[in-house]
Amino acid sequence: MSTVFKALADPTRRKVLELLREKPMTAGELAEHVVITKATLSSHFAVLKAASLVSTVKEGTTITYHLRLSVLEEAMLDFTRLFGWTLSSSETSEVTE
Amino acid sequence: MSTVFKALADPTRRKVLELLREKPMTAGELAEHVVITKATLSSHFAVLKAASLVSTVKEGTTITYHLRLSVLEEAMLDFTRLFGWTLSSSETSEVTE
DNA sequence: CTCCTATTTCGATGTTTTTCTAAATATCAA
DNA sequence: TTGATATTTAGAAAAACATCGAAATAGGAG
Repeated sequence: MSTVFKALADPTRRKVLELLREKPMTAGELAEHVVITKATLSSHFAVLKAASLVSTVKEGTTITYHLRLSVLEEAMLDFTRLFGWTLSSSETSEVTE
Repeated sequence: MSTVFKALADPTRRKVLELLREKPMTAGELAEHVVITKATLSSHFAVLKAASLVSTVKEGTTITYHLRLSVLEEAMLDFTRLFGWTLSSSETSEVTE
């Protein structure tokens, strides 16, 4: 849980997660949306990966990042429960993966 | 939002918030529940205060910490909304403050 | 094989965080 | 005022983080 919150503590990383919410994207595509070097972004990816918030798929020369929505949701669920809150997904339909 | 998540990234700080959820407590009382020095705990308080997650009330020689539930809830609300989730409070009754 | 593109790793540097002990501050009681 | 208690601040050292430019790795094209 600490690793998830630590990952969420950085604006760039939150932005990456938001972008990935729309669709999986390559490191290069993601880089076009932020104002830091690719090297720096790459280390942010490592933090997100350490928190299991994203997964990667290598396709030839590119690496595509996928959001692990369930991991994020689980962490939020666990935490919000501690405070007597209820978290519900509006769009629960893709169990296809 | 970053300050809130940063505050939540530490287990000791999350524990403090959970304890305060039950009732306001003094620094000394909180210290009885964790295994670090009071000085260290005090700096954790500073982080929580910087995130506006707690407020303090001085009563003579003691300082009582109060959870600012609304601030925490607001941050969670803002964040979870980004992912299409809905957060609802089961116990919403204290608007007294 | 050589070159180009995509991405990560390396090495350096500066900042922030965590934690401790010791000292300072403030309040209350005698 | 002196002493005891509650809490924070100061100062220091170690670890973690953020960031960059440059170099390394790996695939595909020619």
